[in-house]
Amino acid sequence: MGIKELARHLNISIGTVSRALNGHPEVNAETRKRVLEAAAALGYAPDQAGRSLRQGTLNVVALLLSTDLTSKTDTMFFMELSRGIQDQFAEHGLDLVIHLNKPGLNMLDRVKRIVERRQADALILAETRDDDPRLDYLAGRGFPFATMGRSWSGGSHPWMDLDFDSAMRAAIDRLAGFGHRRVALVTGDPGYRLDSMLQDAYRRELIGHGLAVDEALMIKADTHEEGGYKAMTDFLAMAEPPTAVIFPHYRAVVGAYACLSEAGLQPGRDVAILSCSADTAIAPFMAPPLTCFRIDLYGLGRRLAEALLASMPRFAEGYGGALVQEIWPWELVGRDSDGFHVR
Amino acid sequence: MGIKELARHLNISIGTVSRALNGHPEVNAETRKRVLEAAAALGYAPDQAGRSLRQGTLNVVALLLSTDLTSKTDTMFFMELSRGIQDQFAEHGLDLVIHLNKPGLNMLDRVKRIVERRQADALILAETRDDDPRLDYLAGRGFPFATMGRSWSGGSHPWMDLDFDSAMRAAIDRLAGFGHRRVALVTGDPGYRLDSMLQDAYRRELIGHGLAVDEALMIKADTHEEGGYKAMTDFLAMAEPPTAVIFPHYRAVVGAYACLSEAGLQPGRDVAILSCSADTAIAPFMAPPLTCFRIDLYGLGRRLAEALLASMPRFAEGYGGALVQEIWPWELVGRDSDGFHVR
DNA sequence: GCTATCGTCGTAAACGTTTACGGAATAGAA
DNA sequence: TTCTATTCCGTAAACGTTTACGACGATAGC
Repeated sequence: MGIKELARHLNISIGTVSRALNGHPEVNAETRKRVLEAAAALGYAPDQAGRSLRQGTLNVVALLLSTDLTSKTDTMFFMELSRGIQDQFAEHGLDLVIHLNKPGLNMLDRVKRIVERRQADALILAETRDDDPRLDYLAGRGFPFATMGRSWSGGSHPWMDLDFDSAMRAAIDRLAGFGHRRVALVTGDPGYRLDSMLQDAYRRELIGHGLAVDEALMIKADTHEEGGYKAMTDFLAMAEPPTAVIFPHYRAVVGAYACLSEAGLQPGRDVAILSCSADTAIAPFMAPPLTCFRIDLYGLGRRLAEALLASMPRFAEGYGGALVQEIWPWELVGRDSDGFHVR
Repeated sequence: MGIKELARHLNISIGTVSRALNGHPEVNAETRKRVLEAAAALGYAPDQAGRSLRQGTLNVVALLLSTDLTSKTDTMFFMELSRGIQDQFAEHGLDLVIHLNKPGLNMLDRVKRIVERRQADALILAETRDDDPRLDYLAGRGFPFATMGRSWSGGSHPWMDLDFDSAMRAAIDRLAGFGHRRVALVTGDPGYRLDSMLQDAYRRELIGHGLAVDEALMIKADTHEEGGYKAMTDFLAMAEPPTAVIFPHYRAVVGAYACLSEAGLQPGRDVAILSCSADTAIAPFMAPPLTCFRIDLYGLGRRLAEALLASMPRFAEGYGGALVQEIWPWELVGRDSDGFHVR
């Protein structure tokens, strides 16, 4: 069932068959029809290995996720994102493959392996740290890649990011409007650009709204349920607890809700809870429904793929070839978890 | 940096270099050392395309997930599973790639494409329906594959599944012990083997415990939050609502909790809620904490990979070569969502 | 000293595809 | 008719790797 057999079956040379299948112009319309029909009838499809060996391309883009990420953050986020990415690539015959990286393994080694063994034509990284050596490595080798979330330097590679600045502004705007003056923030490891940006924006917006910045109200915690639970416990133990808490990572909110529930307190009545994370399927079903931010993750994924395509020589012309770096806005979805007035 | 360049750099033939790298015995120890050192120094890694073209193998196993699945069920489940699968395969130099299938596309076509283009050496399917043509296709072509969840016929391919029978027994045992006599069940589409099995086990166990089977208490719903919400709403509207509800799909529980909360009712006090799903990170943080079942998903993933490896000619000898089909037991994790006595 | 064996390595053929190149047939122009 | 341009197609090389085969020298057995 190789191209040779198909050619022999048609009494045509393999060169012509290949040209017919790949849509080259220098082939008779009648011949092309015959070839296509025979290929469909015999279930022929070109072998990936042979093709990629010849033309040095694999038609595969790899998405790197660490299991650390998937165990501590919202997996749905990446599923939706991946769906968008994949659909966009599919339009160009590219497949998306997801590599799950175990936490112990060096992420740089994994990237090196993919590049050196030519396991993918391009790469998408989902989390970048401030001192991430993978970016330098990839840029140095001229390997096409894009990232979800910008890195510290901004960099000269394509990326998509979310507008945490305006989200934080909207969040604090809203909370201040309700009369809150002690607004807390629970972030993850500020080694990640994301959490660092959040902290900066938080400080800036507090000041902008004439509120005091109390460093004790900024807690760093794990971004899952347990972390949120602990953070909330710490807040409640304070002499003067915050009246509102912002959780950028929604899974931490679940822990915070549990903590409050155990203390006989109710989110949205005793403490305002607001999440700067993507609106999840769970959010409207929490008790009370969680105020958070909405974003079109599927569309974001597609756009991220477009940005990467634009940086790949093969596809650049179809996409203008310019460097694409975009910051996507959020849409605040007000619900009941923070909808009350202080005093 | 191909093998040719590496060979030229060492003044050795490429044949010897290849043998040295692949651990063939007929190469001098000293030469092998030189080759390995040079390869590491020059950052050489064999090209995947060339290798797989020659030996007809890709060292890639594909896992097929539908986005339908990921949007309606627990994504964490598959992340954990995938992690185990990947780790097991990694020990043999195999990579796991995850294919996200859009709901519109025919899953069979996707499978055909992967097989015909030789995009993977083996396949793992995560959801099989009763009339699933993919199984016949793969079996007919002799393509190695395994499934998570058994299909109707059982089949002669390797699979892992969960012991829903014993889970249902434990669940109804527990609820009956608390005095419940009207126990409801909310499943997904019984076209899936899983949901069908659940319904069967449910009927059987009710009868086994001397409880009446009321078909009105068996509701089919979407397996996400919205579905659970609707199902619970229907129950509450009944003349004689159930005193306990079993939700095999945990995301539906979130919806049910919300429904109860809005009705001023509390799970674990007014209605017993029990989930036959895997224990999730959220479960202990719900209010009240959810009773469900625990399972070692990572280990299950590893074992599923082992089962597949055992069916692949290349690896069969290392795994005994026998057909592996296993049903894994659950461990009941009793929490507060159902911990009350009726009357 | 001749042959057989062994350890080591080089040579070259394959794997399935794409594509540069050239050739044959046809059509159009003179 | 002859020359040229065009259309279509066949031939063969190339991609990077693995491996069957043979060759070479050294060692051992006789």
